[in-house]
Amino acid sequence: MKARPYLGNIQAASAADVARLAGVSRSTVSRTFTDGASVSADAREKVLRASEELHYHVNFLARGLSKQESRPVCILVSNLHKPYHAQLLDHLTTALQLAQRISIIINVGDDPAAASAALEQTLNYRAAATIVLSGAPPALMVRRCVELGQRVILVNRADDLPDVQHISVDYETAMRNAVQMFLRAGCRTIALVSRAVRTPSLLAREDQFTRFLRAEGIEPQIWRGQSTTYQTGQQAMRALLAGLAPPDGVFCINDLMACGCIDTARREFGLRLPEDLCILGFDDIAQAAWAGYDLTTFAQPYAEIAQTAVNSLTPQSETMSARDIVLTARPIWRGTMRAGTARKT
Amino acid sequence: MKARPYLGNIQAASAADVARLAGVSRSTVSRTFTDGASVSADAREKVLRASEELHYHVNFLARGLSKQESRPVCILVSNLHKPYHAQLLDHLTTALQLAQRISIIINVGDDPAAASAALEQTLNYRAAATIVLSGAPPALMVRRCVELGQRVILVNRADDLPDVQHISVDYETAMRNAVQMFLRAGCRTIALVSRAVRTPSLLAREDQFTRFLRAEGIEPQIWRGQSTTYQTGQQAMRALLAGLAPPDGVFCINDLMACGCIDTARREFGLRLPEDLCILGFDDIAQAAWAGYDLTTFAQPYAEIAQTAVNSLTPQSETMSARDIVLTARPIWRGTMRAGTARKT
DNA sequence: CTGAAAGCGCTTACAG
DNA sequence: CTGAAAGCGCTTACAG
Repeated sequence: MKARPYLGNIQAASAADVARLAGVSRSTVSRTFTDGASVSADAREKVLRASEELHYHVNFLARGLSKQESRPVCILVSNLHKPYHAQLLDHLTTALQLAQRISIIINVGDDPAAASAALEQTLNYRAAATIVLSGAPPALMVRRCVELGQRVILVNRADDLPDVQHISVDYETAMRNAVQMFLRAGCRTIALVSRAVRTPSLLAREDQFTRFLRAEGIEPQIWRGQSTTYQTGQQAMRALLAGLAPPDGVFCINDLMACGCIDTARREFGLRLPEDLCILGFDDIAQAAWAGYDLTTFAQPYAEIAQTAVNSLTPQSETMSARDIVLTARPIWRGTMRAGTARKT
Repeated sequence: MKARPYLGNIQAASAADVARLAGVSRSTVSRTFTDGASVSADAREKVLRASEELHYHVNFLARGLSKQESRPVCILVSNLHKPYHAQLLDHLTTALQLAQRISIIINVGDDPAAASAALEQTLNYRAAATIVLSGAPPALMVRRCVELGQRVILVNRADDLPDVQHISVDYETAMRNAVQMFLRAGCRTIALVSRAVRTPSLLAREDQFTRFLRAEGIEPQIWRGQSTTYQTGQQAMRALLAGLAPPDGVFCINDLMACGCIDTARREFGLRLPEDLCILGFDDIAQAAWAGYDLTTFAQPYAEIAQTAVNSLTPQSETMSARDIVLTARPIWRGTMRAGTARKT
């Protein structure tokens, strides 16, 4: 290993360099690295040898430009530090990786304006598709991108846009199920913990849940916070438990808030779960399985979402009009919900 | 909003299209979108108008090719679902975003071979730099990339490679501090919970901790698991607490394991924290602040790491030889450690 | 200030 | 199977 005199001054070898050294044309070099090649074994051998020597790496940017086909996929994400988002992105990037796709990730935060700008930026990269995991980019901006020819895949956003692939979860079935779980557990005073600013998917959960609950003659107490964090969950529980009608069942719109609810119910109010209070979450983040929470919840189909997104990138699905995919969120029974009489799987 | 007849068939407008419509040369179009332009107000106006009409977006791939300068930054990450990694990536991508950089993220998992392949792939994108957040890519592979002219920034990896920018944490000071915390708390039987496969940064924490502890005449009990997960933390606590010399102080190499330790110590062994047992973690993940854990730990300087990484991307720092940056991890006092007599901040 | 021309690194019909 | 040539979309000296 000899020391290098300069740092970063090395010019990467180009196909032309390789051609020169191998004594062939640049076309032949290019063919050697193209899958459906037609190169003689001899030529290929020479090219490979020269490439090795020069450490040649095909410049994918140039290839993309020339092939008029772009490989990268843009992913718009926000709140990456939160378990649900991180987990989803983890699945998605590994699936993309397996499919030989590169992921350009754009962290848009919660601000709609910034998110719009980021979405627009996407166009500059001529990505194969833009996958939107965040609720932040406004529907109008998404529509604009689509109109400009950008392929868009929306994950867990209930807005219904034309020419967009929607991957979402069947909240109706899940919420019908959720209501039954509370009823079988014997809960009669039920609260819903949600957020004031409602993204489409939160909205869907909330609406479906209250709808099914009302159908059973129960009016839920609805508490809405500023965010969907652990701390907000704690606030919710304090308000609810100190209120006029302390609930015996609480549905949290996401697991993160449910964790806050659990800790507060136990530690600040001395409640036993599920004896005194049943709590149900949504997402099945890693923490839900921790012994300190053992939260009964619904599992986001993380792997299927990722797989579906990757599948809809293939050329064949390009021709058929975007078909919406609805995945199901399965209940995960753990310790914060009394099983009741006729538990349904 | 008129409906579009086709999906995805739209050809994005090129500078040539804009030039045609605006009645100027492609050079002028290009200049209009270049920062140090020299275009007449009149020409610029025409170009802008035409661009608007055609929804022109500069093709950054082509620009990069032409400018011989690449904007994207590659980030090699693994275990994205774990809080530490997610949090770091969150900070990094937002900082990059602010600096007008695009992040190509490659999720490499734990397999060194796959990680090597991914690192090599990086070269195909002629990225401005590759930021390695994962312990997976072997040092040799990193060195190879550097030798091929790729700029590499290593985060929290203690291996010392030439011509590489290292951003790391001062584990020595932190661990000296950690040992003092245990001593002041009155702990005398101290265990260290770590992992069998040791990445450089874990190794550094482990070595420094045991070194300082031995200097105080205490030999730590070392327990090593297969991973650094919550579940492994649980295993550790079971083994340690059921062992011959149950510790009264446990240092966990990361917070995730510490959370598992806490739940098991409390729920399975009925221990009170910090009265019966002191637990110290490292990373300061979000969960450490949750009421159910309230874990005393050391905070990774997430924001500083991100900022430093972004700063070292600027052209001026390109000329000076890579200078290693060492950041400090501050102790975060919470409830799992007895404060003792002379608490030191 | 502006346009014609060459070049960035690659791919792909088109002839041979 | 192979090479010369044109083209992908952009930038940037070079003349004017």
